[in-house]
Amino acid sequence: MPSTDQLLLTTELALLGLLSERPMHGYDIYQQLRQPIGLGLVWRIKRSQLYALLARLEGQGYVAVSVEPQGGRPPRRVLHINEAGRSAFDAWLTSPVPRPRDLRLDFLAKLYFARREDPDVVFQLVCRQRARCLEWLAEYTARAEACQTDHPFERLVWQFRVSQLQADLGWLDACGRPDP
Amino acid sequence: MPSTDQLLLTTELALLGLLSERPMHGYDIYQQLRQPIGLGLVWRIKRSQLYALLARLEGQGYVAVSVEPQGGRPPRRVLHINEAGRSAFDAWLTSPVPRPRDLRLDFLAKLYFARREDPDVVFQLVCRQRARCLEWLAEYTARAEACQTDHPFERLVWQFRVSQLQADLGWLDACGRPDP
DNA sequence: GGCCGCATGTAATCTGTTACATGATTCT
DNA sequence: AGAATCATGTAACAGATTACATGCGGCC
Repeated sequence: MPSTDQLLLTTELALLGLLSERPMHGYDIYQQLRQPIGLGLVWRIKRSQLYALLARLEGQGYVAVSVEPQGGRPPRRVLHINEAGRSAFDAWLTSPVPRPRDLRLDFLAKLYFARREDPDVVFQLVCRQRARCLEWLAEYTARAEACQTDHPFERLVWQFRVSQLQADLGWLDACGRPDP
Repeated sequence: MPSTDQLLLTTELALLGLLSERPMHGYDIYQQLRQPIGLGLVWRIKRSQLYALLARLEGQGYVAVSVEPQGGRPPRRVLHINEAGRSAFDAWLTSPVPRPRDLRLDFLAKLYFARREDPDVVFQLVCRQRARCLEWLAEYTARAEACQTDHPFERLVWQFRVSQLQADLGWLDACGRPDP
């Protein structure tokens, strides 16, 4: 179990997601994320930060390590997700993102993993996120309308956020449908 | 003139924008940004960072300082924008943001200042940004279409970006029109 | 001989947040 | 009496980027 109650970052949870598919060592993960497909299309990470985050996950007890000597080069430190890691990841996976701005990275990352798991998981994730987006949309629409003509800039700002959310909602619908 | 050639951050340029309207001291700026209207609706900043950024602007020679003793409390350090500051701000103001993600903060900030200056400045800014968005849209649309049915996730990602840009473009059109 | 790939990291720096510090005045 | 406002900052920390460090093996 984790040695501290500190919250995990999205970046760390995404790493747990990769490790939940199969054990990997740091360079392995780096190689996978460097390609502009899959998760690497959404989320980039530098080598140095990657190793730092993996060390943290290890220190907080979300992953176990097995060392594979290589001969000549540094030994591979293969990371295996454990129970604590898997349950932290599961809780994160189907929870909607808390702010509209997080759709761009966090939600796309969740979607990536959800699609690897099960159509049901995708459905639940999209459903919940959709509901959240509708709440935001209602609030922002009200705020845009509340801006009389004497607050034109504020109105534009709220309209911007409204139109973003409308686009998000339309796209979420496409997400929920099975692949053509 | 600036003592170094270091680039200014958006945050610093926005501060220069506020100072281009009238000289202000730090706390004054803080009060203005705390309210959820105008620039404060788009961009928030903590007091400590505000003072740090202002010190940097001063150190790099974009603003001059006049001290107003207050009696009892610390003297007000009133900041006046100078030629270098004004020209840095002007260059920033009408240049489009370099990435779609920057529309949310940077572009809205530019729009705020452009509207205070002149309808012409707004027109130029919106025009240029629109052109840039159309370029992105073309590229992203091509990428979405290039994803065959064997890359469904990648396709969803590009479709997400496309729908965001379509929303941005629709909103930009509303921006360019004169206030009702 | 020189560069790329593998495999690990550390150190320095930058932007930004949180918390701390001071001290008079005004409001509740 | 205690809290909020005015007005300035410093110090510590967190997340991320950039640069540095090591060392073997294979390719051109």
